[in-house]
Amino acid sequence: MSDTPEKLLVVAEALFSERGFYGVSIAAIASELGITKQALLHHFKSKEKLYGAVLARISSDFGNAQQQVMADEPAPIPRIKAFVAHLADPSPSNVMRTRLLMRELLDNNQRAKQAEHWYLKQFLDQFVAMVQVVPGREAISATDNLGLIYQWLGAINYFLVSIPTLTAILGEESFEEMARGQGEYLSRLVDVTLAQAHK
Amino acid sequence: MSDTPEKLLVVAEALFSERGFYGVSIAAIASELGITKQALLHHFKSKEKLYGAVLARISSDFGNAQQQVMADEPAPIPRIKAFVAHLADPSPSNVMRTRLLMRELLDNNQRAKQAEHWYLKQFLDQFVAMVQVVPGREAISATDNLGLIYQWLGAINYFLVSIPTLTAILGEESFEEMARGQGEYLSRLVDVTLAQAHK
DNA sequence: AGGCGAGCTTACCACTTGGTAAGTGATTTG
DNA sequence: CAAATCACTTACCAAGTGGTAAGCTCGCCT
Repeated sequence: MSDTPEKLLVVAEALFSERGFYGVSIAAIASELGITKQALLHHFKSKEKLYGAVLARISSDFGNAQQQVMADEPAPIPRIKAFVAHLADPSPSNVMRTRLLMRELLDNNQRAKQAEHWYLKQFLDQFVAMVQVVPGREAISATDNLGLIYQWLGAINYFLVSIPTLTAILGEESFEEMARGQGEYLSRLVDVTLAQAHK
Repeated sequence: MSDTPEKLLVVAEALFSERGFYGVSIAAIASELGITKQALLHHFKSKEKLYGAVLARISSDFGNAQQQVMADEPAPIPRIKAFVAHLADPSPSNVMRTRLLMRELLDNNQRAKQAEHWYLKQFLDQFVAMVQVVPGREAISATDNLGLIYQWLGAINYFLVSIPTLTAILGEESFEEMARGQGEYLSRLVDVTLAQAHK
């Protein structure tokens, strides 16, 4: 047995995240590990398959994190806040994934992508379920709750993806200041939007 | 004189928005207009130059819209709300541009991009200025105000970019319902975040 | 009339792309 | 011990990439 496929997934994730699907060649991914392009094609039959495997891995990790939070935090609102904090974690690895998923969102726009088995459908469904059990929100439609979630996801993901740009604009110190503020903002955003919607 | 360059910009904007810089060949752009790749290269000396021209056009349009709103709406808060509404316009052309700018944000992450003459720096600066004249906000740091703006931009841009995906998930009618709600949410988000921050 | 530049075209180029075919050496399996 | 399987390699390929060079045709200006 070999751990090459796993290594390939790690490298591919980083490169796809950085330059996008079309911006990276399979040769570039393989050479990062010092192997040939054909070795890569041995493990993943095509570039698309490799990309799919990367997405599947992310999707599965997401599912695990979601279950974790469900188990650790029984109360609806703290649970949501914990999950939001997890999603908003500005660690390099999370930023990288967010970037990749944002690219996926952009690319997957009119392609034939049957919504049923789309990688992140499950994630969204479960997120909606988490919101729907908040006291006072049971009666609110799934669509409405999804709208709320989209506001959070927008604020979170857009910020994470903008980190390099913001650092360039603001400089290191000012950016750190803004990042600290962003965490508070986010927490308040959740409170406020949940509160205002069921009053 | 010919209007080919203008047409090229229009077509290039649409294609870059759809598939990204690396996802579109200059030949594909040219053939959309029924001309050869070399005709394109006659007007724009390289693919990068063409892409730059597309960004410059968008940036200039943004500047105009911003000035328009400054002139039309003298009161700080209505002005901001008008501008936010403009940015959040879900018309196909605005969605397309948002998509392109989101890609630009993703691609331009660690490239040498001196923040000074970055295409959207001016846009952000002016936006911050619009917020800073709100009564009770004069004393708040530019960095903090930028954080606020980023929340709005996140909610707006992420939603616009997700429209095709959401339509696929929800179906046409449910999506329309969510889109209506999203406009209200956004307006309230501006109110609430402005209010909570200066209390 | 002649020159000139704008707005193209065809021809070509070196290079990269994703992918196939066929093999090689080591390890596992019947 | 032979056969198969795994994890690769070298060799190759057709198609496409961005870009250069050179030429052609037209309207415009002197």
